Amino acid sequence: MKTPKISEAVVRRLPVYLRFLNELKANEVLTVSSQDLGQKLDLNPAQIRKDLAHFGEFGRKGIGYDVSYLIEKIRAILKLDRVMNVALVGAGNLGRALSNYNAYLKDNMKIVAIFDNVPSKVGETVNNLQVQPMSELASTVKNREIRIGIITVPAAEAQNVADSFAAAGIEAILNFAPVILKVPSHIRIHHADFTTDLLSLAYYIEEEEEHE
Amino acid sequence: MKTPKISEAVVRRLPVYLRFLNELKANEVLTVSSQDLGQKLDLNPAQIRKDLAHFGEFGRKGIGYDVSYLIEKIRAILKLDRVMNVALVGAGNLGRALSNYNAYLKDNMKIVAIFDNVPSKVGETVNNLQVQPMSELASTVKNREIRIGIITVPAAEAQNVADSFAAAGIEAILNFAPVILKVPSHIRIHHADFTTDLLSLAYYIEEEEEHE
DNA sequence: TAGATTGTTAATCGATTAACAATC
DNA sequence: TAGATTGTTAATCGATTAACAATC
Repeated sequence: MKTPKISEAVVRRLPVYLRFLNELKANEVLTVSSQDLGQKLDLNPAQIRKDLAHFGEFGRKGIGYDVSYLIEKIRAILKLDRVMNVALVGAGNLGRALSNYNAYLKDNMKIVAIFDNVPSKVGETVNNLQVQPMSELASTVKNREIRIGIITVPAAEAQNVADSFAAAGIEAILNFAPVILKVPSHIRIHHADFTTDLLSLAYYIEEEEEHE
Repeated sequence: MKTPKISEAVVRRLPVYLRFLNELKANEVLTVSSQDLGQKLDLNPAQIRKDLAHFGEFGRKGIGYDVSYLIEKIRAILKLDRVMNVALVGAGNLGRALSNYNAYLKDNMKIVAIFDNVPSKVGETVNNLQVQPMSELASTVKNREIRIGIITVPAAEAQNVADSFAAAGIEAILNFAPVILKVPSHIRIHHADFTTDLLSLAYYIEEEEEHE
């Protein structure tokens, strides 16, 4: 309906705005300008105004943005104003780290099931959830109305998990395994690949002898 | 010397190429075309050729790229052909997950020290390393010639850690805490913020009633 | 009113893609 | 030679930034 065609870059900045706005609210700041936001987030103020203007007129000329109001708006845009159940596959270190991250809770993203196909891990308790075998994935996804899946298994198994998610009717996937996964085009997939971030970091380190 | 000015987007794709090339090599594939690469990695072949051409002529017309040769070249570009010591601060779940990730080892990125300022964690062993108190950061960074720092502490403490890294002479930082950190301009910082990825995911999920 | 700041249009900048001569 | 594929130039596309009228 009101989806003109928003670029991915814009959508990815919204959570960043949201996070900082929440911080402002916690500090009882009532109003914020694109200037302020830009300074704190290292972004151009015009860009911030433009990003927000894609979705409506949220600010007031001469004044700025009402913090609480803007939070509400961004949450609605990102569909964080409703509960969104999440399944996680891979109860290793990273999986545990994520499930303990209760930060999502206040944004209504909730990990409600954890799966692993390593027998020794099945039945273990992670963050109050019993690790389930992969054989229960499809039924659990359906019963618990899970719409988002997180993959934290080793690279070699990631495609299989993605396939299982797809078969179970998952609508969006966040993949932490260092592989590019193929999924049906109706499924949204984001690659959260920090090995890429880390490996690209060294490029920017100065040589001993050289100056750039 | 041979630094014309490469865009960040290009540098971030290099580790992706590298990873897949390593996979090809493991499967004893000798040669690969930009066509093949593009298909596997969901990228435009012209883009891949252009990315690589920034750094030299690595391919052969009519044939493609020699897998082993290209691996060597990319590793050299990313400075992964030498050992790069890494310090990690924050021995929580995520910190542990990262230090167990031995994937870096073959790329010569090595976590050689782990720090935390929570007393109960100091002295614990994580992946064969004893967790050290923050008070030892500066001296350890110097003695062990650590050049890269990873931050896996809660958001509220991340800026402090970044400041300590800066004071200790760290040259690049990978930050997992969900905050934008301010560091001196000579320090390279990457934000590996998966909460952003996760929160932006819901945006793309279809409404029940709507079609896009 | 004077100062501040939005929403938006226009200008700029940069990145991606297409196309093709060169050549293996 | 014919087919394949690079390296690179030119064309396109899209995103960022500047500028400013509108207005609180």
